[in-house]
Amino acid sequence: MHETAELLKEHQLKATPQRIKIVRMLEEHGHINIEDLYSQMLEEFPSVSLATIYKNINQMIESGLIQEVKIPKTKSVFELIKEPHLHMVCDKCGKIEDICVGTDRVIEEAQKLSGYDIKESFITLRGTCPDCR
Amino acid sequence: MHETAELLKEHQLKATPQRIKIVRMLEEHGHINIEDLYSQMLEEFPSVSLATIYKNINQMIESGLIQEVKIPKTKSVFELIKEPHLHMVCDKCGKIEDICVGTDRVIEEAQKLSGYDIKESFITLRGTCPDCR
DNA sequence: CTGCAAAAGAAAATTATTTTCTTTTAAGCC
DNA sequence: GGCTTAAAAGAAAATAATTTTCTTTTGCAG
Repeated sequence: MHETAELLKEHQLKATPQRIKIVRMLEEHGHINIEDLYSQMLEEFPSVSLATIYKNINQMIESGLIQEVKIPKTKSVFELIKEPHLHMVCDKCGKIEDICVGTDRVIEEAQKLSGYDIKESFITLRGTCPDCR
Repeated sequence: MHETAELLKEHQLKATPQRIKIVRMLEEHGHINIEDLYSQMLEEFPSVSLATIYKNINQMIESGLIQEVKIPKTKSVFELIKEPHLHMVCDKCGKIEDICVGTDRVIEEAQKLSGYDIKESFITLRGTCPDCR
């Protein structure tokens, strides 16, 4: 039935209404920060606690369902984990977009130069989006 | 004389002993977080205030002398601004290294795909360094 | 339908960062 | 070199962000 509930259970998390709402918001917005998560949550669950948001976000991170995206000069946002991608941040409207572009070459090049065994990449590019130009 | 003092003055910042020490630490370590900055500062200036660290770091960021590097799953570090580069973070020892590798192609590719006018890039790669393998 | 481990909510505690206010000091000027 | 002053330092309080604790509620396995 509820596919969101299934997703939570696959990650060993009880499918509570609050958690389902969080996942739905992440699915809908792609990226969302704690503040927005909380204020949107309040609309549907007027007595939700901020501690619930934090606790759930942390559990979802631990379970590998979501990840935190730290953005220079701005608040962190959270997103469902999916295939590797990079983040475009618009310096005018603040919009964040995912771009699936081959980062393989940078990683390969960096691997060669540094001798590191690279496991994860976090790439954020800041600029002005087409709508704001 | 003091080249560090000159650097501060070029950025319209009074060359106080505390600021000189901060810049020296950044030059020496490359990357350093608030906590380490504070504890090392205490050795030389036993009565330094944490507020002084924060205020100076913020002023140095505003003046374009340094920048904050936000790292997934870890505390932010600060570094002197220099030519574009990427950050390698070792998941074993926590060491952070700069790599000057051509990120131009990712940026170009992303620019083409997204239509953004890209101004800055923040690239962090996580993996295991040669020493920890 | 029942029992219980886990989650929610409320409030307090902790940690991180900023602000305020008073004292001290770097640096331009004579 | 001493004087002036705007800016910085330091101390403490204030604010913001996040976590913890504790009690009540609830999802879900049996």
